Amino acid sequence: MIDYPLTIHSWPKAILHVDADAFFASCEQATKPYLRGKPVVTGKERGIVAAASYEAKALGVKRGMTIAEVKRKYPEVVILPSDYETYSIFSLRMFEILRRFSPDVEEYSIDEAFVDLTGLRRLYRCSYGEIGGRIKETIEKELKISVSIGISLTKVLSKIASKHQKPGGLTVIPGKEIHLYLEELPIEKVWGIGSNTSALLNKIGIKTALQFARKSEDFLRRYLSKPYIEIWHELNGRSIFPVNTEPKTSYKSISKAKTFTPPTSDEGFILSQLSRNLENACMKARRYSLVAKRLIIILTQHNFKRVGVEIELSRATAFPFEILPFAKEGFKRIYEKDKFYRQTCVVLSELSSKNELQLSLFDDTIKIHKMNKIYNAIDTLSKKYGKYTVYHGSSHLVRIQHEGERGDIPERRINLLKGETERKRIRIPIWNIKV
DNA sequence: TCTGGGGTCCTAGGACCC
DNA sequence: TCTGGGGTCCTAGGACCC
Repeated sequence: MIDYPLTIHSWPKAILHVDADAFFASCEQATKPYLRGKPVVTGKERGIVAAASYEAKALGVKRGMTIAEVKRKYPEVVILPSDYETYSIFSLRMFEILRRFSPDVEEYSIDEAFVDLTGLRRLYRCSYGEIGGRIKETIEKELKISVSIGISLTKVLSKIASKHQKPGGLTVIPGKEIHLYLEELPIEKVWGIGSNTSALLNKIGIKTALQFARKSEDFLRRYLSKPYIEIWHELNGRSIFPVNTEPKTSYKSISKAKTFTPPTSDEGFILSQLSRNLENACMKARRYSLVAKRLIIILTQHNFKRVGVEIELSRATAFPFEILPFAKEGFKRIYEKDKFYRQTCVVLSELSSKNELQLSLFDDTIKIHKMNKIYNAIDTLSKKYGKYTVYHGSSHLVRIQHEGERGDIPERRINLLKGETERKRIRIPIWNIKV
């Protein structure tokens, strides 16, 4: 049997999880008071509901529903485009409030955070639950959004606690009561256990989180790998996952994808979409002072079959100008004329910090310095005047098409493609182009 | 829930070396 | 030439998250 090394924190911890309720919609209601109490939905720009306020949920609106359907069934719903800039500000302010209570805050996602409260009872002269209550009040008062809070011994348990009552809940799960919360909880609701693992566990008779937690470690190791053993410990109140305080400063990979409807076979258009993805990915890389040594291009066909190509770049870079020839070469290898495509995706990987970048003897240093200057200027202009003030000629078709688009897709075209759609998942063949 | 966009971690198996 | 043991690195694929 394999022995996985695990770090179990020896003292009992108090971990708090905050989860903002219907975050995007709540931010809209907070900034636009006339929307309070009304059904609100965001995601207009994509045509799919990204977030629905509780008033909208009460009507029957669900995440992922098409905007057209919402309009038809619930004409009273207010539909807004997602405004990530504003949501990010709310997010930062929420994290700032949390840091007033504890220095150990993990910014888990735009609307979620973990806070390590261990040891703070003495400082605040109250229970962990009461600290949670104060945090909740502060956020709701200052930001005018509601949050749900869970507190327990581990991250996995605190997630279960915050989900237990939504919206506006505050749930504390002490060690002695863990079983009460796991008893009725389907195993697939546990953080880190997805549909595949749930299906496997169901086959061996494990349906609830409690059944899982009560199994012996040896038994579980016969079926599952390390991450699940860690979850098992966490469900039993033994903290394995630390609250990670480090702010996100770097990436392992950066990807940009774009889906277009209806699918098209227009080579020029697809290539310019790709070019735009590349520009966006590079812009993000430059923002983090990163350079990529590897480029992956993936095209998704109308039937969701994906075809990809992986390319080693001759030099680590974040300049589209340098990468574009490789991208075009890769594209040529995977693009088939008679096929329809619905998405292009660009991934930059093997990222390293630009500052550590060594120029090789053969690199044209003057040219590189020039490019540096040009892209610095582009980044400045984008910041000042908007994202696509300056862009590569190769992305130009996107712009034209974009302006030509007027929302509705011709119905005939959709029907034409519907019949051909198959839901098979196919492996992505990857070839290497070594340069 | 039928597929939007952006990430991370883990594992098995092959290649290669001593 | 075959066989054995052990280590490291890399890659593709799987699974999961918001």
